[in-house]
Amino acid sequence: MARRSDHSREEIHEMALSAAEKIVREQGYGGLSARKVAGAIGYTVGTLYLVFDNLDDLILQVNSRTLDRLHAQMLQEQSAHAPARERLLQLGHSYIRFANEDPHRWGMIFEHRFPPEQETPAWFRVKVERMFALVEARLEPLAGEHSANEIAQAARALWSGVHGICILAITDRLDIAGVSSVQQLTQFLMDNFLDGFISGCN
Amino acid sequence: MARRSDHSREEIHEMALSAAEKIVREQGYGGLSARKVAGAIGYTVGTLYLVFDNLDDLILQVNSRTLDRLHAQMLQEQSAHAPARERLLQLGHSYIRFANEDPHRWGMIFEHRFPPEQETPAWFRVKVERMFALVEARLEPLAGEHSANEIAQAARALWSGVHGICILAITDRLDIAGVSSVQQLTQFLMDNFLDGFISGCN
DNA sequence: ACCTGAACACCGTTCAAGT
DNA sequence: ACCTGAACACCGTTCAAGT
Repeated sequence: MARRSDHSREEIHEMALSAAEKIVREQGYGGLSARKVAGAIGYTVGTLYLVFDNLDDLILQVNSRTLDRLHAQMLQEQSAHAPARERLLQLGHSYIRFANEDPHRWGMIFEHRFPPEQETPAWFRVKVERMFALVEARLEPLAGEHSANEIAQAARALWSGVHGICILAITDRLDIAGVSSVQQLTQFLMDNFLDGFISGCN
Repeated sequence: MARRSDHSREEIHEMALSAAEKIVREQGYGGLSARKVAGAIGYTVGTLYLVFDNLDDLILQVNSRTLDRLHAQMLQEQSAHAPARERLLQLGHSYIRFANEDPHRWGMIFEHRFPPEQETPAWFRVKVERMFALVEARLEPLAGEHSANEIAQAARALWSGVHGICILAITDRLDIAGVSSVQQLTQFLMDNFLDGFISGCN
């Protein structure tokens, strides 16, 4: 058998990514397999390897789209005329809401390990950087005398904190229940950190 | 074939856990398999299932031992007569050092997902709680007027932050290099958070 | 009683062979 | 040129059969 040409290469590519996203949403990272993706789009496993290098490549491209959606949502949910401090909090809340709406897809960004021989692709780093940049931009008007380097550090420290709360809550390692408690804890972290960072307490 | 009785059940149990720890240290969570563990201790796969419920059970027991070692190390590296704030920083540094010395074994604690039908075992929660308790104890003498509930929140927020930095650094998502930068970022987070939390800036 | 080895239902990846 | 299907080397888990 062979030669169907029902779909172009680009169509198969897109169908596979969508199917993979659905599987991850429903069954998590561990539930994803090349055979399942192929089955879901009505092709054989071999076909996937005409369109992707391998399963890692497919996962990377799913993660890329997830990072794009996350970034877009964080941007969109910013109320333009709110004070900088409130907008910073909104970023945290957006991040947590996103993670909570699709925990598996969000989680795969961080669960997936790049094969040790090859390092993290540059474009992937850029997409992560882009998120820190969002935080830095909101931090800047609040930072007073702090240097650009200190602002960059603050963005990384603060965002690692938000991420840490998020991942521990979602994997059920924190002893708190419900999304609102997570939002509350995030606000608590950000409030205290910002109080320390902004005013010259130190 | 069969009937060797070279080792008692307990010995096989211990040998399997040790072998698993070695495999995880060298090849990571993804490199662990029942067949590899069995091969490493000179038994067949089937034998493992006389001693463990399944691979999840084995992983859980490895993680349990890792949590014990982590807790012991954090306790041990506390200098008893240092001021509370310094001891709090030491906890963070211990945590990061531990993660950095054996990233795969530390990482498996958080990468492993419990099967969705059964919830997190109670004894596992206890071991995680125990770590937060360590942080709370150091936080208490610094907390002034804060309520016990606020101290508990602060411990969770702060430790999530340390954990977040740790996991992003180890999986190469932060754009910083080397352990000392990670320690520096942790100190930066803790300093600012504590300044905000302790003094009545807010 | 203790352990094996083969079986079952799954993997990722490759590639000769079909249309 | 496009896609298949079978193959290879792996999985976790079970269990009849051997000593």
